[in-house]
Amino acid sequence: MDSILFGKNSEPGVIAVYQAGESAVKVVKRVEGRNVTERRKFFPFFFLSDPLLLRGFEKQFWNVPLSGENYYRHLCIFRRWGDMRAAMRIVSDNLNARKEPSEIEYIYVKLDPVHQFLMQTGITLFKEMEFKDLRRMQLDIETYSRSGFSNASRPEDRLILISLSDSSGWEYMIDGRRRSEAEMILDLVDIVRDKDPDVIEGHNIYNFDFPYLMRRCEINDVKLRIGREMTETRMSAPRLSYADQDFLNIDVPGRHIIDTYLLAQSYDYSRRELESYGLKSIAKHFGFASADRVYIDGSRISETWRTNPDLLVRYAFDDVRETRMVAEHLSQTNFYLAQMLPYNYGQMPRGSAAKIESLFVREYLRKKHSVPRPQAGRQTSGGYTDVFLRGVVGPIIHADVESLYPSIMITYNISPPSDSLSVFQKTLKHLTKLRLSTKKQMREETDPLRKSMLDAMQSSLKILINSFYGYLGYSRGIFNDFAAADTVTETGQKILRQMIAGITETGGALVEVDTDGLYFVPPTDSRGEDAEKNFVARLARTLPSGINLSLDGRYAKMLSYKKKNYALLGYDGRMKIRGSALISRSMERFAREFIHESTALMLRGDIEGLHRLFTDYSQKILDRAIPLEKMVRTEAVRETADEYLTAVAANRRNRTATFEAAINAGLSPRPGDRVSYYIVGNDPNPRTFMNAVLFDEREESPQEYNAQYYVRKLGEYAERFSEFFDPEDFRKVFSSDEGALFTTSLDGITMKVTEAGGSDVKIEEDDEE
DNA sequence: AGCTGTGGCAGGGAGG
DNA sequence: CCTCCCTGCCAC
Repeated sequence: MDSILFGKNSEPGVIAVYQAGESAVKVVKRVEGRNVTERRKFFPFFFLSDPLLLRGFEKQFWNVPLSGENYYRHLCIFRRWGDMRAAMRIVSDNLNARKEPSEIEYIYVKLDPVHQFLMQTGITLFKEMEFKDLRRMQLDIETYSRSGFSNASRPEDRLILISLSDSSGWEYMIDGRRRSEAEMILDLVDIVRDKDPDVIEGHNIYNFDFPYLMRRCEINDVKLRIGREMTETRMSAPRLSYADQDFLNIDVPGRHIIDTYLLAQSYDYSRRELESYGLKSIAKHFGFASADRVYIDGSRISETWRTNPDLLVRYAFDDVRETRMVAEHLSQTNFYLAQMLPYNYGQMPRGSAAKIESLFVREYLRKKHSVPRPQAGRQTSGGYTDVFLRGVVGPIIHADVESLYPSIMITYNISPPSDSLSVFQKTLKHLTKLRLSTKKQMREETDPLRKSMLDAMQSSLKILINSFYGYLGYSRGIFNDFAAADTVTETGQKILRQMIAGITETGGALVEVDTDGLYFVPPTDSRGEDAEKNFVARLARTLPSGINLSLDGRYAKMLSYKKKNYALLGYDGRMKIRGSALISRSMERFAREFIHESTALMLRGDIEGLHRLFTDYSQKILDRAIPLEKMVRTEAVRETADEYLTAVAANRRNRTATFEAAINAGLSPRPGDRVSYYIVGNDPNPRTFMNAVLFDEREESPQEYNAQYYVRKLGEYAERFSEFFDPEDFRKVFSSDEGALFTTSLDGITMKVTEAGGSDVKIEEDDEE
């Protein structure tokens, strides 16, 4: 089984071909910024599993005479794994059918082999290498502009600093005070060639640094030859789409480009703990920002360059240092994935289905077995979610099943029937075993460097293991199986219901359940840490073997609002808030803070405080005492402005405040862009799309926000809590004292707990801990 | 060009 | 008012 992960035949994305007759192939080339299609002679193929056999031939791949030795040696490297898969299917179908070479189809090659070979070489080098031995270089550019933000196409908006550092601690600044722009770029080329890094890291390097550099190269008529073997950097029009955003595809042959911005996004995808994906914010979050770090607002870079260039130099050094630390922290997982999977390290942040499918296909390739086609259809079931109690309750136990779906697939032997080599189950079991042993090793390891390596490896494996279920329901997966996906979720539902029954029977009170975990109030005779552990252990024993229930957390109080929306108060006084209705990045900051603070007060039963808080916020909004940036709503758009306008014109879509605010301000947002706007005027119920103004922190004298509208919004946010009180009590708590002669009396007001059905209930509580 | 899944909440516009 | 539908964000 090891061969599936680390075997000799695991070289990535490469099929070397034996030529077998002549055919023509379309080659798409980029000429003067446009795609030009050419026809070239090419050859149908068989495969050869080891690309190293082709070393030394790379310069001969093209225009090889069809004679002698070379007749059989041609390399066909695929730009996308999808092409490899298509090739693989054709090859194996033809092998099985014993077709004659002349009948075999051909596929397209999009890049020249030398370039691609260098791209691939890096992977080979990384085999059995440790992260700490990589030569990593960090790059960051600063640019000058007379007006606000710079534009790479304007000749006067030039490069002023290129800061560089590498993993050995070396740092260097190419300073635009002494060099022309062309000289700066040539310096950069020299340094990169001299340092010869395996990896180039930067923050937002795909969308900013590289496109900018490339444009300046064009303007100055120099080449960015920073690839190995003096090759040029390429920026191709086809975009790599990731996390709802489009990216230019940038190739530096022989080196890998790592963008810490993308790493941060994929890190945060499941965790949701980063405030923003800006380098400074991420560095602070991980504790990488040094005490004397220089901060300069993006809009003041040019000004600082004029008035205090040395400060900007310090700032630029700080940027590369932080990039280095962030990359080191977030990139190791991908590095070790690159050793297990047939993907290039630099392009590892991609979908997880593609990752495991590559394992399956590689094994089929190795066994020379043909691969199936995807099944058409849809998965029909998912996880079971329910709320039993609403309000503030406690104490709370959170029990959950460890890796529910992978456990179900292993325990009940669920796999797609189309997988005739049983690779699905074998790989899943193997990875699970490997992860457990890696975790064990990690726990026993004392050397911090090795420990962090083992941690990165086990989290790489976790990513793969968790993808197996999703893959079954993936419409484009070649081994997909919707019935199997349904079996997994339905079995999960059954297990969850079984646990619910177990808890109810023993006198516990369920609050909320979701897919693989339960929040409940333990019975009165099972309170306190040990008793609660025992309670969960007893419950766990009622489950099928292979399904492991564990105590995930204990909490003093829980505020249960709706499905997937709740807050927890730990015994250490820390609070966790979950759910889009209570915490969401699009929500105005004032609203997030209001909900956060009022949730804390409700968890502690502080009714007076709740009333003061509401009164305070109402007054501050009316007085415009809350800064404008806290009234701003921020949403990411998923289409371009043109697509939006077309859809609106065709009545396929309604107008939205987000797009209107951006378009009115002269912007044309692209997918993934976050747009911040606020509402103006004095109508408490305005048509938002007609009253939204783009928020720009650089604006000198922005319009005032619509206080009436935001007071109404405050009321709507408070309304979420109305079910936690009797109606008249709710009105007293969430009313402003303004204009009243006396402060409202809140004596005797308590919060109530309701059953999901509607009736009030009383939970027995105690004051342990 | 490449893309793992379902379930759930809220806000807002359109149209009855 | 209400319902329908779409979008965006989130839990698991």
